[in-house]
Amino acid sequence: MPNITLPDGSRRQYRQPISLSDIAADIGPGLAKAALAAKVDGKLADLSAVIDCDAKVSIITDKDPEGVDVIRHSAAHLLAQAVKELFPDAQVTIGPVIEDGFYYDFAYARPFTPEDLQAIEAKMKELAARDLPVVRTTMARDEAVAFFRNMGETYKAEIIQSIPADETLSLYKQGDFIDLCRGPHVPSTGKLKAFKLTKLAGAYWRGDSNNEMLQRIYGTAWGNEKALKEYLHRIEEAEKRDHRKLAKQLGLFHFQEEAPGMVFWHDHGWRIYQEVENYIRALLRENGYQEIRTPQVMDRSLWEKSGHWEKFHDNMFVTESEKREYAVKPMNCPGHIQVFNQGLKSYRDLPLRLAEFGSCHRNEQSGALHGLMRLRGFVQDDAHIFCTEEQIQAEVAAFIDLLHRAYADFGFQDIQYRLSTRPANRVGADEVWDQAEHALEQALNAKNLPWDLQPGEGAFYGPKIEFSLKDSIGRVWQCGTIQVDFSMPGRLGAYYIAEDGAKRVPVMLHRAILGSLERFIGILIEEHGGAFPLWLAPLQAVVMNITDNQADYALQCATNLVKQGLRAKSDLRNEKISFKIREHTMQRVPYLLVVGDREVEQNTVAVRARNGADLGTMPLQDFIDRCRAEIARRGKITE
RNA sequence: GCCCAUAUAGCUCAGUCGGUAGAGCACUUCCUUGGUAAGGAAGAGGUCACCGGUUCAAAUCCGGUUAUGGGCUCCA
Repeated sequence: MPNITLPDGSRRQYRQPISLSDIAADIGPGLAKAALAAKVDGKLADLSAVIDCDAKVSIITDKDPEGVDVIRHSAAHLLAQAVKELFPDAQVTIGPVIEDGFYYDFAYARPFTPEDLQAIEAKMKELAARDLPVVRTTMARDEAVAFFRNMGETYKAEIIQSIPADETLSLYKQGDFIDLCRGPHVPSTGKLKAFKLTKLAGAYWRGDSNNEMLQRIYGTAWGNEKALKEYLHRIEEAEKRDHRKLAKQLGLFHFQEEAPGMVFWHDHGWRIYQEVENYIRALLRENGYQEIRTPQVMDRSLWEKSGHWEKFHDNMFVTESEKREYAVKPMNCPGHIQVFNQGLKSYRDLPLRLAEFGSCHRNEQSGALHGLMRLRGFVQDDAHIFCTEEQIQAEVAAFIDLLHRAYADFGFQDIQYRLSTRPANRVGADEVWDQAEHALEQALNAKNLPWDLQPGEGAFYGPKIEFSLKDSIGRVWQCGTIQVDFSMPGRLGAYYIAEDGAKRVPVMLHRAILGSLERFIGILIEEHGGAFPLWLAPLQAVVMNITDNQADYALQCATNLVKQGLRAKSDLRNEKISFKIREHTMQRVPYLLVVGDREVEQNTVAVRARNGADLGTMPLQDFIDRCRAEIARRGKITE
């Protein structure tokens, strides 16, 4: 006699076991129609599930995030069903829900074409319109293995084989299509109303590059047509903020075939770069760092000692001269240890913080290159902190504070925190790893930060915290990092004299606030859509005359602005003022100063912001003061 | 590196069935001196990414290479 508690606290009693769909119908016909699945004591279940004991039940619709996920999961099944109908020889593998959508991986003799994609989507729509019931059944594991093997679904059989033998598996059937799945699913395909296949891609079977490549089809699905349209529009708008597109429009930098993965910075891009670099330089100087500079190319022996040669030499640019082999530095740590090793260090010198805007080159796989986000030549705002074990905690904490301050000044709020722990292929004893991982975990918890664990994703010499930001379409990129390293200082002969007179090996913390300056700037461009806050804007103000009469005055104003430290220029072209305003507005110049006869007479400028706001007429000096105050505020401009 | 797609004027893009290329913007010159998002006219501009093949003839068809885009793998 189940006693059901609903989310509003109300209770309903039933004389006999009852299905969740009947409970929904009992609450109301509208809910019954909208119901997709249900939550029973916090666990998701199909509507067909029967409740025979007391439980807390909430009916899930497309208004709930879980409901949309159920839709996406069922859409993945619908995709697989459509593919099997159109291409019976294709084999199904896995099809999970991802952010905003789903994908499904297939094995098939030939690649799917964009035309296939259209046909598959059309077939999905047809199957959805038929409103096929989605029916759950169960099977013992071995029975399921045989079942799928008989159908010729060898990949599915392999997946099931790796599930423990005593487990009972659930299968979902819609029409002739049947798939292994934990569920839950929508009760029938008619519930799937708003979906679209978005792209084709290759993906390795089980995520292993030694395996064959499968064909992945990505799609997006939503509760209703409106939500789908909004999503597609959002993506379209976000793509306009792509840093590669904006770089072309704003003349920031370019790439060319002769230097894949390396940047040709133009004047305006380089001004942003320098502003970012100088910001970090000042921040580090204020916080007890020494800035150094180490060689670009160093002997192979150093990279062998550090362990990089063995692990990464395929990805290093190597060169030979007079029978000696060198590597262009892929990172800065070995160089920094050489600086540490000069002169005898005392425990009194620790923590010693050595920073470098380190220009690194890594021969990344051609397919990994991605605008400014993944390059072969890039610069890290790198630093290594040599310290004692006792100092780790405080240094990590201070670093996180520093990073937060910097990210806030650049206008970032949404930071993702990850703790990456020991990988299979590593150096150093397990006790040392325990200690290092523990130190980082404690630092995150002490700051109350929400973090995800990434087991096995640490560097070969130590665990790390990663600080990641999202680009305009939601891809996550690692920017800042701090890594605890108990190994490399010893390998490269670093030591200090401890209080008791003994030689001891220091701990080394590898850390970067921005990560790669290029990547950070890429994200910065997308975050601001090219409309940089005043302190970062490559050109802060343009003075423009209305007619030739005011040319001298306009030029004078621009010269004055530059003299007082602003990035400004004049636009004296024989064009209408509306034309000049349009051009500089599209270039996202923060302030446009218009001067006509009136302004000349009053010795003022008419100020217009790039969002179109009229800020009035004022003496030039007032405008300069206003800019200085705004630059001092930094952060994100709200316009 | 792997799978798929793409590469035409400075930029954004057309180019049908194979017959040696076209628009808009930008650029140059001239006219216009106009008060807050495009004033007008004329002109110039391309070895159709690169290499090879098929063909009387290739931007177009085929093969290869390079780069770029979307994924996968990798990321010290």
